[in-house]
Amino acid sequence: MRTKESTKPTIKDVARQAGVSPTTVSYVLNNTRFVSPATEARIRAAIEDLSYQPDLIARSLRANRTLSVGMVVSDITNPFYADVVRGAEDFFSEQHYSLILCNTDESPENELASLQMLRSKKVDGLIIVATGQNIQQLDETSSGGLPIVLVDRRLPEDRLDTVIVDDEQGAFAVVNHLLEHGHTRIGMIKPLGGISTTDHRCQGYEKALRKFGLAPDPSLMINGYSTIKGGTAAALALLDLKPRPTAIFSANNLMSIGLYLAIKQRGLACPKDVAIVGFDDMVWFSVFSPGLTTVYQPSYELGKRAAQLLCQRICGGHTNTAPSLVELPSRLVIRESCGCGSNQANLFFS
Amino acid sequence: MRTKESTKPTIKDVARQAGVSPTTVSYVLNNTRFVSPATEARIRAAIEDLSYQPDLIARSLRANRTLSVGMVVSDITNPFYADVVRGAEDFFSEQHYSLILCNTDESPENELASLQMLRSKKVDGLIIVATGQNIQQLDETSSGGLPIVLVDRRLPEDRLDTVIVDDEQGAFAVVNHLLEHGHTRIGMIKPLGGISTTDHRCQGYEKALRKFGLAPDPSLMINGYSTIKGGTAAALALLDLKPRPTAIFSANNLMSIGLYLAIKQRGLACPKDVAIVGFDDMVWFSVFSPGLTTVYQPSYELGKRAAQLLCQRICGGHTNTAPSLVELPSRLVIRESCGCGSNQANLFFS
DNA sequence: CTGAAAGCGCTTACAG
DNA sequence: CTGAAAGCGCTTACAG
Repeated sequence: MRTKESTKPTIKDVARQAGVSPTTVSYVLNNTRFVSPATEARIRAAIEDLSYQPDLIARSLRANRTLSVGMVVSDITNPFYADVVRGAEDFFSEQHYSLILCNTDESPENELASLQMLRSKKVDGLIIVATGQNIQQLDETSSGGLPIVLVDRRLPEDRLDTVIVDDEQGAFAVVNHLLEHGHTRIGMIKPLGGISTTDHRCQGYEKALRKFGLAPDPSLMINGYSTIKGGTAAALALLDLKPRPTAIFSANNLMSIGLYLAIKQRGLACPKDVAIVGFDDMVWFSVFSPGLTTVYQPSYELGKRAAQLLCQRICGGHTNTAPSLVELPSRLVIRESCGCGSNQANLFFS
Repeated sequence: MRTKESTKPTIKDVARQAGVSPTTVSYVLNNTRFVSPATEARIRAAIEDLSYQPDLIARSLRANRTLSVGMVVSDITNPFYADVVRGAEDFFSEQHYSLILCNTDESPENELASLQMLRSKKVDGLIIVATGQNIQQLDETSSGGLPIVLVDRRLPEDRLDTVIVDDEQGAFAVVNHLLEHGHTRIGMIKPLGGISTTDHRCQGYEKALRKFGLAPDPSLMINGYSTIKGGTAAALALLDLKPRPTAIFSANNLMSIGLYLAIKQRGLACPKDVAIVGFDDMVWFSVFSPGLTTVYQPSYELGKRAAQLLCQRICGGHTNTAPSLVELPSRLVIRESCGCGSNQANLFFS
């Protein structure tokens, strides 16, 4: 039974209808000082009656917080980042924060533009998969009072809160597994651009090789775009080497798919002609033929933890605490692409 | 060389430093009336010098638009929706709009909460994959002046702008293809809850059957959650029928993955024991074994078109135009799971 | 060619 | 137990 249909009711309308001041309405809205039960009841009735919804923009301007956070990833289309975003979103929606999503496509310019936009929109905090090319701006933003949490990738000196996965350990485990199968000529395909995840996975790869007395061979480590196509291109380069590597480690989820396509394209058999392992797991990797042996990373958890950390910075007293570095454990997932159980690997489908 | 480090500069600070009024600063900021080159230069210098960034919250309150839009999907973790979101985001970021992302998990309560939040945050528009359970609220919101574009799913009577895919035609084509292989006992697994996509895909399935003189058999149509697990459960029910269907149509991308897992679990061979086809394509479906024959939908384009439509409603004169219904074409993608080329289907991997 | 002033819808010291 | 008033940082008629 609303009185004025034309325009959205404001706090004044509620106040008038309840016969009180906007001040008091505000206090019951925010539950921020005692109001007599009788007036509170009248106010709530008026709110209900007018279907009043507070204007969060006005509130933000006045209260200097927006209940919005920025979420900057390279590409939401990459299932890994979709999981990370979902983990963050689930946490924040519980806290009544909303998420502004930005994709950078790994472009520092896009990243900077997103950063500026988010600052202008006065988000209360920011979670970012950093390209690594705007470190100074990130630092300035953070010391300017906007909490930032890095997720998935570290930045030099760890001056910001960071949530990552134990990339080196994960890569070590999966390459070690390949080595235990007896491989000695193991190629690696990996994203270009010095991001921490790639660096650490390389270190894990090299560490595993050295454990087996092998020297890392630069000609066996091929860079490419971290896309399916990039993976195919890098993999083809590796597959066309003479002699061909007997195994390949793909350090990126989309590149792993490209690796499968490259093997198919060259008419090779996996794991017979070339064994492969990946990094990052996706449910459907088990449906691939052969199933991909890979490193599971807790992607959803990554986003959730980042969100928790950010929330502490925003709300909590963690204002002057030193930045935390949270490292989540990865886990080796053994399927058939490495050569395990390869005799029955393809019995299911004929 | 900024003068005050402590607090963010406002338009007043810029005005003072340039020796003009805030009014004039605002006009050059928005490029909205002529300002003499000399003063404009002084103002721009001041902006630069102070690294002034306008407060978009204040601007929103005053100008009554936020340059934000809401994007409500069931689950960003589903690659189909990730594509849709990306299509929308790409378009909007060009227009300097930002996207607030919400996941509903198909829950009407979550959807309603998102809707209210987005209204309170005064988004300029809204793209939504509707659950179908909040039709009235959506209508009211729209007639209350907030433009809404439905994507992926229609609502009865098409009272809102809608961008969809030709689900019926797509399903018809893929089931028709199965029928041409000679199958007469074709099961279907599909999401529960009367959403338009599922309804139309069922119609396409039934239409194809009837074209071949077959009567749709309700016991061959199994509902499930539109998840991988849901797909597995529904598929197992179908595979355990006696006699077993010789082919299965999965009407949902995640359920298709579940279908593969169910076939594997029962130790059956595809397409020999049971042929399968899906709806919605993902690049990695080609890496599955056998590759999934399915219906490609232009998911990215879906999001992009929805964004365009919304933008027209927001900015353009399309205020009182009748709602448009955009139907994008799907496309049959033939791989091996239907039985095509099955003799060489698994030569690649051994 | 430019400015003074009102006001967007809230919150929050201050006061009683 | 409640209110009057200032003010968050902008934009935009109105005026000259």
